[in-house]
Amino acid sequence: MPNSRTGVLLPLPVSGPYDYLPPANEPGGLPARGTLVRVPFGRRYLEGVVWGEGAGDVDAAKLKPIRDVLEAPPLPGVLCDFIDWVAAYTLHPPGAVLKMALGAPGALAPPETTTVLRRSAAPQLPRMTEPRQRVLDTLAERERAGLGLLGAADLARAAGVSAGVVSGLVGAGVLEPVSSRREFAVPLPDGDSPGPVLSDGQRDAADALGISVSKREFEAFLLHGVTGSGKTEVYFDALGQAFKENRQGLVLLPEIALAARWPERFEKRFGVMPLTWHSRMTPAARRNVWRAVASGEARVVIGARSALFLPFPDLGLIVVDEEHDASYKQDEGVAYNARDMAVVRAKLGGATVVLASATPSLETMENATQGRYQYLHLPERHGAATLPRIDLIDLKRHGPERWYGPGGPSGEDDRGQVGFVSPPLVEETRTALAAGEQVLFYLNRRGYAPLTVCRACGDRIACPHCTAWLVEHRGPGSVPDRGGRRLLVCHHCGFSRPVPPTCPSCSAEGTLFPCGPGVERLAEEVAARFPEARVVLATSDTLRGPAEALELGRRMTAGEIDIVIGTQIMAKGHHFPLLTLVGVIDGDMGLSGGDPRAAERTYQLLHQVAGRAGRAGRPGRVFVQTLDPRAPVMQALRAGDPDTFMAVESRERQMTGMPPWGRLVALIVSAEDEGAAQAVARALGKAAPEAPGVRVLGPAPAPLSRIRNRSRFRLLLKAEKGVRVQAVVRSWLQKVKIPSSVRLQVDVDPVSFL
DNA sequence: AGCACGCCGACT
DNA sequence: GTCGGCGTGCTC
Ligand SMILES: [Zn+2]
Ligand SMILES: [Zn+2]
Repeated sequence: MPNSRTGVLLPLPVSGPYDYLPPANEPGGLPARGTLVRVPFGRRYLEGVVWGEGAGDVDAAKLKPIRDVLEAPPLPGVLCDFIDWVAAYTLHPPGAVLKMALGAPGALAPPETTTVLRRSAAPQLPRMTEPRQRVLDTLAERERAGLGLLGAADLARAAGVSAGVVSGLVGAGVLEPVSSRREFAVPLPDGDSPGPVLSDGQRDAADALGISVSKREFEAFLLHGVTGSGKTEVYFDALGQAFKENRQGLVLLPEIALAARWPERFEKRFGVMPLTWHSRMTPAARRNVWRAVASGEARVVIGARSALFLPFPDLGLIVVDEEHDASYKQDEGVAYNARDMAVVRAKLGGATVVLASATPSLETMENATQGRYQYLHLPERHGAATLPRIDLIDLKRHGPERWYGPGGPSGEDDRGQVGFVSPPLVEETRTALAAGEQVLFYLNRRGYAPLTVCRACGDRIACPHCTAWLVEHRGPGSVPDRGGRRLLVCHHCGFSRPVPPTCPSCSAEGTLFPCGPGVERLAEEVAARFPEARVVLATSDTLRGPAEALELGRRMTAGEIDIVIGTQIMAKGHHFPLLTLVGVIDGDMGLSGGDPRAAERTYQLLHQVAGRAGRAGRPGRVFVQTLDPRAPVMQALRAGDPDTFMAVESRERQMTGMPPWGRLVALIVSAEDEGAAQAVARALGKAAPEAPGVRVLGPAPAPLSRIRNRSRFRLLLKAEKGVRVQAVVRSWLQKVKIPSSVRLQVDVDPVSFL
C-alpha cells in the first residue's frame, strides 16, 4: 500500500512533523513540501506546513485528514531545508524554528480589509440638506479625480461634515458600506540607478561581488572596510546587481542600527525606501512584508536577524553588516547566530553572502584566513574621514575632580559631587567647544546610577526577582530635589519601584545614595562643568524610534547641540560633520567577567565609537578613560593596531581551546525552585560525555544566578574543532530526565556567558 | 504551546 | 464529602 500520509510540521516545540491524511476535498493527492495547511490538532486547529512524506510510525487509527490548504504562497523549498538545518545545528525542535519563519503572528492572517462607503443604487433622498449634499459632492469629486473610496470617518472629514451626517446617509440607504482590500504597494528599487563614483578599491570589491552574484552559486566574502572606506556603497552596488539579475536581496543589520538613518541612504541610492523587518512591527506590516517576500515582489529587505527566516523564493545576495556585532546572536528560544546562519542560508540557496565590518570578528577573520570566505579589503579613500587618533587617559593619575552645582559650594562642609570626567578630558572638551565643535561622551550605561547604597548600613538595593542591582532612572526633565520621579529599575526583568525614603534594610532616613555613573548622572555633571553648552542625552530611552533619531541628526547637523551623551545607540551609523571629539567615560566597562571575547568586543565597540569623531579634512580626537592603560586592548586602540591585537587574541584562544579554535555548547538549567534546577544540573554533570576531545565544565551557578525568579545553573561543553558536538550533546541529554518544572536551554556556540 | 487528566489540601 | 491547585503527558 502506498504511503498516503503526509508529514506536517507545526509551529510548536514538538520533536518533528506529525502525520496526516491528505485533505478530503483535494483530489490531487499529497500537497507539496512547503504548502501551508490547517490541520486538526487535539481539540483545536493549527496552521502548519507540509514537510514531506509521513514517517508512518504512528497508528493509522490516529490519523486525521488535513482540513484545508491555505490561500497563501507556499514556503520555498530552500526555506524548509534551512529550517531543518538550523534545527539540527542548534538542537532545537524544527517546529520552534518554523515558528520564527511564520513570523507569528500575522503572516498567515487574511488580507487586511477596511469598510468603505460608496454611493448606492438607491434613488433620491427624501430630504436633501446642505451638509448631505456636500458629502455626495465630495464623493463625486473623488471619483472624477480617480481617488479611492473612504471610510465613514475619513469621508466626513473630507466633506467637512460631522460623522452624524454620514451615518445618516448610510441609514437612509444612499451610502452603502462595502469591504475593500487594503492594497500594499511594494517598493521597487531601481537597479539601474547609477550610484556614486566608486574609488578603485571600492570598484574592485564591488566587481568581485557583482560577478559572484551573476554566477548564481554560493560564495562567501568578508568585506573588511576600515572607517571611511565606503563599504556600504560597495554592497549597494552588489545589491543593484542582484536586482538586475531579478534575484532578491537581504541586508541584515544590528537591530539598533535600523532605528538610525540607514534606510535613508538606501533611498538615496535606489529611489525608494526599503522594506524593513524587525521585532517591533505591527501584525499588518508583518503580513504585508512577509507576503511581498514570498511572492517575489519584494526585491530587497533590510532587517534584523529574524529577517533571515523570511520566505525568499530566490535570494541571490545576503549582506550581514557589522558582522562582529554580538546582537546577531539570539540567546532566548532558538539560540542561533544570524551571522553564521546567513552563510548556511546562502549555501542552501546558491547565493552570495557578504559579511561586512570595519572590525571583523576573530571567527570571521579565521574563516577568511582558511579560505572559506574570500577576503575583500577596502582601504580608506583619499579625502574621506579616517579613524581619528585615540589617546588614553589614566584614571589612576588623572582622577576626576568633584564638582558643584550652579551655586557653587553651599557651605564649608559641602564637598560637592563625585565626577566621572577627568581633568584632561574636561580641558579637551573646553577647547573643542570654544572652536564651535561638537563633543560626544560615550557611556554605555542607561539611567542615573547603576547602584544605590545605604551609607548607614552598606546595604545595596537589589531586584527582588533577580540577582542584580536596581538601576536608578530619573528620566528627562525631572528634578529630583523638587519631588521629581526617582525610580529604581531592574534591567533584566523590568521590575521598578520608587527610591524609598528610608533604607529598606536598616530603616535609616535619607541614607541612600547613588553609586557609579549612568548617562543621566553624567549629564548633570556635564551641565555643571560646561554651563553654556547645550547638552542632550541619546539612549534607547530618549531615541525610541526612527523619528527621534532623525530629529537628533537634524539638530546635530544644524549645530543646535554642543554635547551628546550617548550609549551604544550612538556607536552605530550616525555620522555628524561637526562632531570632532569623543570621550569614552569608562573604557574598561565590559572587560571584567569571564567572557573570552570581552577584550575583542571592547576593541570593536570603542573602535566604532571612535569613528563618530572627525570629518573629511579635520580628523577628530578620541580620549578613552581607563584604569588600566597598559591592557593590550587599550594599547591596541591607542596604536591603531588591530592586527597585532587580534593576532594575540587569536593565539590566546588557540591555547585555551576557545572558538574559533574549539567548539562550545552551553547548557543553562533554570527553575523557580533552586533545588530542582540544581538537581538537574548535577545529574547532567554526572552524565557528562566522556568522548575524546570533549570536556564538560560545571555545573556552576550562572553569573546571573537568578532572573525573573528562576534560579540558573550553567554547564559548558568544550570540544576540539572536529567533534560533532550536536551528536555528543543529543546523546548526553537523552540520559537525563528533566521534570517539566525545569527548563533546559541548549546554546550551541554561545556568545553570552551570563 | 494548549489542553486534559489526575491526585492531594481547604472549603460550601 | 467536593472544588481546585498545578505536575505530567499527549497531541498525528
Ligand atoms: Zn541601611
Ligand atoms: Zn529583576
